Amino acid sequence: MARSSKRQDVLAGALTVFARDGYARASIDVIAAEAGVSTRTLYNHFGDKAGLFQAVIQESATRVAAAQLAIVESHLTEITDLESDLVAFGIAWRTPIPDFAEHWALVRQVNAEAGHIPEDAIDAWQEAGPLAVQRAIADRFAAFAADGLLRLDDPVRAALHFALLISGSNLSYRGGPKPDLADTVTTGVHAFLHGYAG
Amino acid sequence: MARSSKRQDVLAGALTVFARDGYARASIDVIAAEAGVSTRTLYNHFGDKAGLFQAVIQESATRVAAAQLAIVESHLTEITDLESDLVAFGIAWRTPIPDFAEHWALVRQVNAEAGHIPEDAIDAWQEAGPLAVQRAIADRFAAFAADGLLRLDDPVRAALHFALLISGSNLSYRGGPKPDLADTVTTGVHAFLHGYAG
DNA sequence: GGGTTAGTACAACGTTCGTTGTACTTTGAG
DNA sequence: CTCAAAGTACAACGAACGTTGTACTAACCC
Repeated sequence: MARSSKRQDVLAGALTVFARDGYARASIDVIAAEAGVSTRTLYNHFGDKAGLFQAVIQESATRVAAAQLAIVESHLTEITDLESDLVAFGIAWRTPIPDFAEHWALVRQVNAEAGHIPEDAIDAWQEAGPLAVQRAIADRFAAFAADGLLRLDDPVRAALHFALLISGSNLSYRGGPKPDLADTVTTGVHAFLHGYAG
Repeated sequence: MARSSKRQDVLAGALTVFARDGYARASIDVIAAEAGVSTRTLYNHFGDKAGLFQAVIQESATRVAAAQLAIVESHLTEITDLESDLVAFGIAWRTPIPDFAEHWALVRQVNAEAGHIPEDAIDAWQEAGPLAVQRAIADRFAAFAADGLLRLDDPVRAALHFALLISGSNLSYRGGPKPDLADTVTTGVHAFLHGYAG
């Protein structure tokens, strides 16, 4: 087994366990077992549980952000019909890459645990993840506005509104029948472009 | 000290501690101290930690939902100018009633912990809280649509979109400089009504 | 091939926590 | 006032957990 891969193994196992159980519930022994690693190497790499957690959220955020930036790049550069292109973008955006499900569960853990995470770590995490993606979308929207495709004052806020509208949000991470993705995105994009005024 | 108030004391203390620390971190002894109650009476009332948690989220959800339903009632019945009335509603909606800050922190805990809470409890919580409020807003929106004030196919989805747009959402529960509430609501309502199409 | 480096297995520690039992005290209704 | 119901103080338990030290083994570089 290659030595340098152990670190990645630990990060992957810790992501799984932290995302599922949260910081407090997650036990070092379970993480080590999930990663196929002894607890001692885990401590040798990351110092303690808090250090491991911060490394995990940072790594997961940058990895997912990179994937999302690629989707922005590939879907929001050449525009033929804005509405259908936004729908295609939204669907690509929200299509659940299976490995990323754990990331979103981890995001919920971070949201809940924010008061127990050092501020530096939260800031770095936001910068590497959500804020970077939000800025990328905002840049594209600003370009669309310059071309007269959109009418907006604050591109960052517009990007936030777009992300919210296609998120569908509520409690869908529970089992149950998941709402139709295409429906959620199509109606979200429609609301984003045209609003509900009568 | 009135006997029947002990139960409410426990619920209030448990809300504070669960909201701040999360289920796993929260300890029974700390909750009992916060409530000014012995651990034994806590167990006598709620059985065990899980039972207490479910009672707390249910009570908090119904209490906040009642307050929100009152705001819907008082702001969305008589409409003079839809946009300004929606702004006023959004501001009243989002104005942080101080006691309710703990509730929203608890919501984040529930979102993170959903996999470790029995499905019945989650369902009951959703029904007593978010879904009831969402339906109330949807009913008002449907009435507005009947009057030609709004143009929509699915009132429930429109209510969700409205709630998302005025939520401002991102990580504002952290300290730092909180974004201007009036700004967030005004722009959110504008996007909700008119969209961003150029 | 030898030696440094990284990884493992394992025991041990101190602490924290949920939970229960028990004997005692307070409270409130009749 | 009386007495049953509710609350308290306190000790005790078993289990789980984070963390460290240590002696041993496997992997890699020259």
